[in-house]
Amino acid sequence: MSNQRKRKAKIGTSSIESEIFKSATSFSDQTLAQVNELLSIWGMTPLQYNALRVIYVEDKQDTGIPSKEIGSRLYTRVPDVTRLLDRMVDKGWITRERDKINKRVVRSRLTDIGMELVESAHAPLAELETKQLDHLSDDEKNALSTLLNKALNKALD
Amino acid sequence: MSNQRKRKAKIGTSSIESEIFKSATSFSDQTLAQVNELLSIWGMTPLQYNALRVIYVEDKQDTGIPSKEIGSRLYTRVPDVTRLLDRMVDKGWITRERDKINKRVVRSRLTDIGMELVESAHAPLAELETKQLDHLSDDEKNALSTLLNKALNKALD
DNA sequence: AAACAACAGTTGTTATAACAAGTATATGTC
DNA sequence: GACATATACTTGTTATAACAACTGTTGTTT
Repeated sequence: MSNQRKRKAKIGTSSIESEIFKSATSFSDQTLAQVNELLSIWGMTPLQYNALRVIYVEDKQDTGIPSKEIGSRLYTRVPDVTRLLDRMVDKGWITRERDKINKRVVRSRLTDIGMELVESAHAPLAELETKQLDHLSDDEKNALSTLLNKALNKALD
Repeated sequence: MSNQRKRKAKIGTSSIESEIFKSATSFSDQTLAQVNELLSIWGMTPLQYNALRVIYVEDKQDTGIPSKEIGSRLYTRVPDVTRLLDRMVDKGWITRERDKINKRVVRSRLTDIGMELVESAHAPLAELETKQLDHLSDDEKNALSTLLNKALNKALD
């Protein structure tokens, strides 16, 4: 008489693996929301900040960093680095130039503004991250870091 | 003589907290990519699957689940549940109806197709998750789950 | 050195996420 | 019982993510 289909029994009790994914995702999502809010002070998104930071850290010789390397060092997949960098050029944070030797490559460098942005945001971000985890002991943080890295290495196989 | 600004020394060495965020984000991003690939077989996105699963699990009485509750049970922030559900109505996976008593509330229920989708995808997803972590011992998985939850609770304060 | 494959970026398109403002209903207060 | 406030959802708009096809350059093979 009812049009209600019977739901299978097994769905609903979630495995330890599911719990781990759910927690890791929630954790990174919640933290990202706070990082996003903080970075909005400077008009940056987390992705833009990360790209700036990659260039800042890697481009010691001020020769510029290829788009592909920037993409590979961001810790989420980014299918469209070109337009991510386009917007950062428009904002005056980076400059781009074709590599003279390998003309396929485009190298990005920070402008003074871009450099200042990375330096301004760094300490507040570090503080936010520390605060987020200040209820964990050093042992717990080390254990968590180790376990996440172990989990991650398989994910990247 | 060079127009190169001096980069501050401190940036580049990352704290244990940064490492944790980076690993957690990479881990969930990589896993999500695989989940996305798997779910694309049925034409679902991870977010859509999660919404379907929420309704499947919560709507025991087939009275429908309010949009707000669906949103709150998804483990990422979703600012636009209405249109997420719109698309699922269009695809024939759910139906929506205004609550008779509280007319502000809209309740979503699974169609037979929606129910079949959840049931079809569940086992392959569980298998994927298990495989992703099969190089961790039970103790490690339990420890990871516990630590992530502890980290998460602060993030949600 | 011509042909083919690989590589690094670019561009076009569509769908979705994010943010903000708006609408209808319900609840609380005086 | 009018009025302010809160709630649940909707709608409008803009920016970005995702996917695929394409261009120009370099490397490899014969």
